[in-house]
This record gives sequence, structure tokens and C-alpha cells, in this order.
Amino acid sequence: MFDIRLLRDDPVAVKAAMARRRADVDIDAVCDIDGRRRSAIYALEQLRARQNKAGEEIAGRKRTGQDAQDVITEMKSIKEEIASLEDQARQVDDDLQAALLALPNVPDASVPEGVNENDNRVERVVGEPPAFDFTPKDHVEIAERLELVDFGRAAKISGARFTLSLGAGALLERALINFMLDIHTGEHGYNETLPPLMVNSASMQGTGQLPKFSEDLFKVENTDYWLIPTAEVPLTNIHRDEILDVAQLPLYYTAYTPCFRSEAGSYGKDTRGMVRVHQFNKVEMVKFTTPESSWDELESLTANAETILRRLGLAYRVVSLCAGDLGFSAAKTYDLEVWLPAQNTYREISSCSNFTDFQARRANIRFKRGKKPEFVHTLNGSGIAVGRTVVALLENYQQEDGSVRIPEALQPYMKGKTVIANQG
RNA sequence: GGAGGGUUAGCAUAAUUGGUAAUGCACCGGUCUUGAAAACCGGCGGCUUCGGCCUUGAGGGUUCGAGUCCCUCACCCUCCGCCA
Repeated sequence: MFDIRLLRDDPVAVKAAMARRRADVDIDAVCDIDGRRRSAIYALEQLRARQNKAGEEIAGRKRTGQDAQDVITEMKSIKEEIASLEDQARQVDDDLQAALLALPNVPDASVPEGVNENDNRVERVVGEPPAFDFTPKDHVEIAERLELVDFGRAAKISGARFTLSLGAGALLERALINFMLDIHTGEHGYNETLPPLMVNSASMQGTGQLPKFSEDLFKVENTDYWLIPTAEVPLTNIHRDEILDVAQLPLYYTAYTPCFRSEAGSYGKDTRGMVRVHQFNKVEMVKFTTPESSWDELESLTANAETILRRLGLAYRVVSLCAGDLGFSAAKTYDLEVWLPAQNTYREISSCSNFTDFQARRANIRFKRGKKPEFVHTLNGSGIAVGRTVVALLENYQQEDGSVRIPEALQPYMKGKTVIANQG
């Protein structure tokens, strides 16, 4: 939720922030609604004060056995006035809420200028892409030849953009999930959770998916349940409408969950394979922090995600999203992009963001250290996308005979296997 | 799915026939003390144009006035049914 005070105090700065994002929003209109709301509420409160005074008068007279009919008659007419003012106030308040919910977060000063992903800034490049003395195959060909994934039958069972992992392919996903969770819980201090995969509308609004982005989500018919597009939603909403003690902060949570995305608007993009699917597995990390520590926490969160890629020996780079490419709720985002030999490029495998107090305002997540409760800062990052990690492993560790080596760190999770070869 | 009971501040508990939310614990500040405890005093939800206004799970309704009466919904507990 956008802080209305920022708007009242410095509308020029807010306009500049929205321009950096290329957000199409009318800040003057929002300021105007805010002004009308405040005067409507003031008028309403004046009337209510009279009504409360009259109520005391009536109660006092009745207690002493006097007649109060004249005051009651007067209050009957005020009642109608109040009702009409209440309607006005409610209308303008709804308008303001809707306007504020539609405003994206303010980008941090360190976020690079730019319009789209071409303007993202490469922060660092880690590891060497592997050199092949043969032409590397893409993950679809590798997976099908090794019978790790059956795309045809997945389409029969469900439809396009679904996967059916089998045998060593299914084991590989399970191994990666356990590998990632063990590192985040054992070494990085995250609390393991297994959250609901369906959440209500209030939770979706709390993290910013609703009301603007419902077309990206799957809704369960005849209910108020939505399938989560990321574990960020249930994890961040763990503390919705709560006041935490400052001593509890920072709080770290991690979870493995399937994620469900409609991928509306991506027709024709990544139609092949398991890079862009309606259901994929992901390990997610979420942090609740004090405002002053959230920027350091973003760096360590990103480092936690990088640890997974390093242990698996995958080459990657870290990019800072430019203002125009930033997600709705984020103040700053680092994407981790893993090297994919068959595409001869880096592809997103993790996204780590600081949402500052934006989600905390929407979800009403506060902490107390003085007299007044303050909003926490929330952060989250993929730690990391499991399906795309499978893609990266298959492509980077493939051998000329079609088999795939298993990185050493993962072997204990793969029943000691060192290589996935054709079982036939 | 059916029946019954419940939801009041961080926690716990009150509120005559409807009359405008009381109290305890915890917590914070102060007095006292070498320090602490105890005791005592004050504070202890949000907003405010500092006049006030709002706050009893959510939203409606009746009423001059609703924690209280009526309706819808959410969640929790007990039992029955169904079920991995």
C-alpha cells in the first residue's frame, strides 16, 4: 500500500518516482480524492459530535424521569443527514483506497534508470560457462531421451505448459528441494514451513497480486481461494494483521511449494520444455526486518540464493532490475540468471526483492519498539526455482553420449548416483 | 453436510429492561531506593483540521442511541455424518 503521507508531503517526488517506473498513474487525481475525503470526514465528525452530545442529554433526562421527546425528534432529522454524509464519505474513501492500491512502490535511489530488461545492470558474473566439444542439446531433448520428463503425457493429463517428471527426473526434483531446504534451514537460519497452496483474497491483496493482477492467477471456482503463484504469498501473510516484538526481528522463513501461474499474455513465449509452465516447484525465502536493516538483508538474501547455484557449480550472473522493469511491489530487485548452454544465454532462476514497507502497509504487519507500532520491511527471494534448476543441470552437465553428470553436492540426495544415464 | 457453544485492547475477564466499553495481569514512564523488588502516581488501540471522531471477529439492519436485538458471512471449540 502506498503511503498517503508521502503524497501529501511531497507529490512532486512521488510523480518523479512514478515516471522512473514508467507507471501510468495520475498523482494529482489521487491528491484531489484525498482532499475531498478529508473534508467529507471532517463534516461527518462534526455531526457525530452533536449526535453523541444529544445521546448523553437523552440518557440523562430519562434517568431523572424527564421527557426527552424534543431532542429525540431533532436527532431523527440529524440521523438522515449523517446517513447521507456517511454515503459520501464511504464513496470517496473507497475511491482513495482503490487509487492507493493501484500505485506501485517507489524505486530505491540505487535502482538503475531504464525502460525494460535491456536496461538492467549486470552487478557481477560468477563462474565460467562450460565449454563443449560437441553441440550441446537443449533440456527437452536430453530429458526426453533419458525419460526424465514426459511432455506429451503431461499435455494429455492436463494441457500445454505442464510437466510429468518420471524416474530419475522426479528424483532429481525431490533431491533439489531437499538440498535447498537443508542449506537454508541448516546454514542460513530460515524456519522451514509447509504453507497452504490456496489462499484467500485478503492474502493476495496483502502481497500485491490483487487487485491489479488477477489475470496472472488461477482462481478456484465458487470459492474465495486462489492458487499461489509463489510461496511469497502465504509466507508473507503469516504475520498479516500482527504486531511483532522488535526482539523477534529479523524473522526468516523458507518453504518448498508448487507455484501456479496462468502465464496469460505469454502465448508463444518459451512454449517448449519446462522453462515457462503453469505449475512448477520453487523453494522460497521470506524475511521480516526492521526498516534500517532491510537493505543489508537484501544483500544477504541474494547471497543465500547464490549459494545454491555455487554449490551446484552453475555459472550465473546477478542483475539489478532497472526502474521500468521492477515488479509492482518491489523497491529494488536482484535477478539471478543462470547460464543455459542451449539458449546460449543467461535465464532468470531467482528474483530477490526488498519491498520496504509496501507489503507491510497492505498486509498491516507491524512491530513495536517504542510507543507507536511501526511497519516492518518485507523481503523475499527464490532459493531457487527448482524446475529451472533441473533445466540448468541437464544442459550444463550433459555429456556427448546423452548422459548427465550429477554435481558432487547433490549426489547424497540422489542415492549416491554420479550420473544419469539411459536406463534402457 | 447437520446440531450446539463461542469471538471484547498483548493476555485474561466484566457490562441491569438497549443509555454510549469496566477491571486485573503484562508492558512503559515517574516517585522512592546504593541497585532491584514492593508500594504509590500516571500511561497503556487508531485517526485528528486538537474541536473531537472512531474501535467489542467482518458487513448490513432496527433505534435518538447497539457489546447487548435481528440478518448474512468468516474463524475457533464440541458432537454427528462423510473422508486421506
